[in-house]
Amino acid sequence: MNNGQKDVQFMALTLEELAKQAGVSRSTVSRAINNHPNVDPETRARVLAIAEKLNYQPNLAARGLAAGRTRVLGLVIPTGVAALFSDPYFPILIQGISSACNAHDHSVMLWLAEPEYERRTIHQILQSGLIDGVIVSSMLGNDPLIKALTEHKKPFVLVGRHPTDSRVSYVDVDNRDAVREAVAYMLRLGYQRIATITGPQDMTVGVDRLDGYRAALRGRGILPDPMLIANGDFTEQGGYAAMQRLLPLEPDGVFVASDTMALGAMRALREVGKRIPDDLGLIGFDDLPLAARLDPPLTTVRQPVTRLGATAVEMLIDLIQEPDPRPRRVVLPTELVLRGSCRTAF
Amino acid sequence: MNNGQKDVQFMALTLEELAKQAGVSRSTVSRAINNHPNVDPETRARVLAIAEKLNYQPNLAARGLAAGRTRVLGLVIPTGVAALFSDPYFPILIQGISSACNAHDHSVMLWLAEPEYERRTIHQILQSGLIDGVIVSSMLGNDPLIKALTEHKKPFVLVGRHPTDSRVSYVDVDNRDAVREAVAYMLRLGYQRIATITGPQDMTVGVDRLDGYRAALRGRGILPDPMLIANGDFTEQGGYAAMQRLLPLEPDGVFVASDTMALGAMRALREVGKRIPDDLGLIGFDDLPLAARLDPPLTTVRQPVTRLGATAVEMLIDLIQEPDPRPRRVVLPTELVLRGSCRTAF
DNA sequence: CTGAAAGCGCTTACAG
DNA sequence: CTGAAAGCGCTTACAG
Repeated sequence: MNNGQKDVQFMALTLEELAKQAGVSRSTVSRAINNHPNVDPETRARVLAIAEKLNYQPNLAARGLAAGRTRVLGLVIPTGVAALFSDPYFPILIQGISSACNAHDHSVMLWLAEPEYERRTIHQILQSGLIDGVIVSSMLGNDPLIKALTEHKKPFVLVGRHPTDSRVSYVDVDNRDAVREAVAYMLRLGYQRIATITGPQDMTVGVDRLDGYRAALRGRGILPDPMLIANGDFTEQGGYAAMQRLLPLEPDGVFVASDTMALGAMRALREVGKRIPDDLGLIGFDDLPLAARLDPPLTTVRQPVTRLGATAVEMLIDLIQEPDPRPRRVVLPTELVLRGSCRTAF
Repeated sequence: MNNGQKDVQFMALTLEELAKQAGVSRSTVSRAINNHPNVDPETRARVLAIAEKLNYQPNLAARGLAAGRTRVLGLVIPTGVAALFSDPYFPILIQGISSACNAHDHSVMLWLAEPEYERRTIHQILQSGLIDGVIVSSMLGNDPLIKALTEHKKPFVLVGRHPTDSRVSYVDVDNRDAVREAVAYMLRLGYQRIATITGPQDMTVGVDRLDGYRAALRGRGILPDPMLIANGDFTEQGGYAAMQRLLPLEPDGVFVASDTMALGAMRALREVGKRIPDDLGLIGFDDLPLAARLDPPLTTVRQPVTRLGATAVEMLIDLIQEPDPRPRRVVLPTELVLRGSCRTAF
């Protein structure tokens, strides 16, 4: 029996208790709190005031059980993505998602999933009764998770479009077009022999950016040379290694599919004494905070990572609320940020 | 009425159903699944077999409500930590925690918390009924969260020791001693004028590493020169700026309190044409994957980040199970990794 | 607009 | 060792 004032303040306050204090039934309190229309405005105001005063927090487990809704969103990131630990893209995305969740009074549950999700893991995610929907980042090709999600009828949205299934909702940027423009810009500048360091080709985003590169060349009547396409994996090392492979082929410019890989490419160039942009022009993708601080500052395609995350959250919450959800697709704009890694005069 | 085989497979299977299939009561199934001692081994085996076959997943919301235990752990990282977006330390830690949670059949809920948690947020974390305990990373001085956690009697463990309260459980490395050894090593090598770039001094880890630096100097009878102490914030930019401030003072060596800051310091040195280790010796802290790839490879203090995360999870699960938990403190070993950023002959 | 009651899927004394 | 029953804290038809 510890009823000291101090403790009472932090006691788990139930709806029951709150109802008693407000002199109404549990039902009414529940409706007031959940913004149900059929509540007398005065009653609602009184209930909310008391709830505020007593610092009432609904028990989400109970809510989840009763209503089938917890206001918790799952976030799945496959650890198979090598860049998870080295590319600031992920922390920024996670931060965008987390912050949007807070703003919408939701929480986020994190799944750093093994590349081949075991059956058990998927079911855990979906049947735990703990999450209302899920955001999936960094799709690897044909992910079994997507199939399971669909079969379970769990609302979900992808960050990055799905390669084949047009019924899945996603938020993305137009990677292909953004890259096409970036490479077209290099061509206009006068670069003649432009190579590329790609993202992983088992990721949609990797394929799309490579497509954009090819499209730009073709747009100028240039046949893309397979030799000038070096595969990377979105890591700094990957960019470094790819640049080393490219060096003997003497490109005069390189489009690198991520800033983090561009960092590696610059390291490789520095080692052999090549100067940017004099000996070789470089364009990256992302516009991470570090891009502006590189030497020279990196010309790059800016994508709104935080907004991608926030948009995913908002779409997902919509999907959860919408009784008959149809797939939604949102494409956010990119911007080519001109800095010092491309030579403007030839 | 959709009872096609396919769908049934993914139907949310309840205890009730499972009990029926196994020909026992709900109680028995529950006990079997939760490893309760008083169950006939044969019965248990049968129940588990059926559960496995039907791919039964307990509804965690229901479990949380009934038992007060959800097997969900909260992970709180203050976004006030500037380095969150640039230091791979965090992704690695998160990965360690997530992976250990999976191994122990737990989930992790992520809170990227604003530096001054609003009262409401704290209560949300604690009264949601959704998490059994919390892991707090990167303590900033005297965090109100800790007080709330204690008052709510929620089990929690810190990654990084608490500066003052000896009753809180934590897992940490001995930062002070690790740094003392690193700097002592530089002194033994013959370095005469060793500066340091510190972590934020409102974080315990920042203070501890600076203490270690001072202790090493004093151990050699050298009075630490305040001018040679440049404050950093665990970001690359911070390290860069701090190095620039240090340059005019002409140190011959610098202990940098994180690899990420060392990266920035190296950038500053490169810009002014200083060579490592010939003009200046450098030691970092963390041994991030990139440390070995720097030019020159960075001599640094290795800390087991993944293990820190895993240990935190295990400690927390213990604390949750233990009825009368006493504070636990675990200190993991570090290792000075000798590479090329210190000159060995003078 | 409001309340009494059933129910969400579990766990856990309690009785046997 | 097992089962019937109460209960965790909510929501939501249903009746008024």
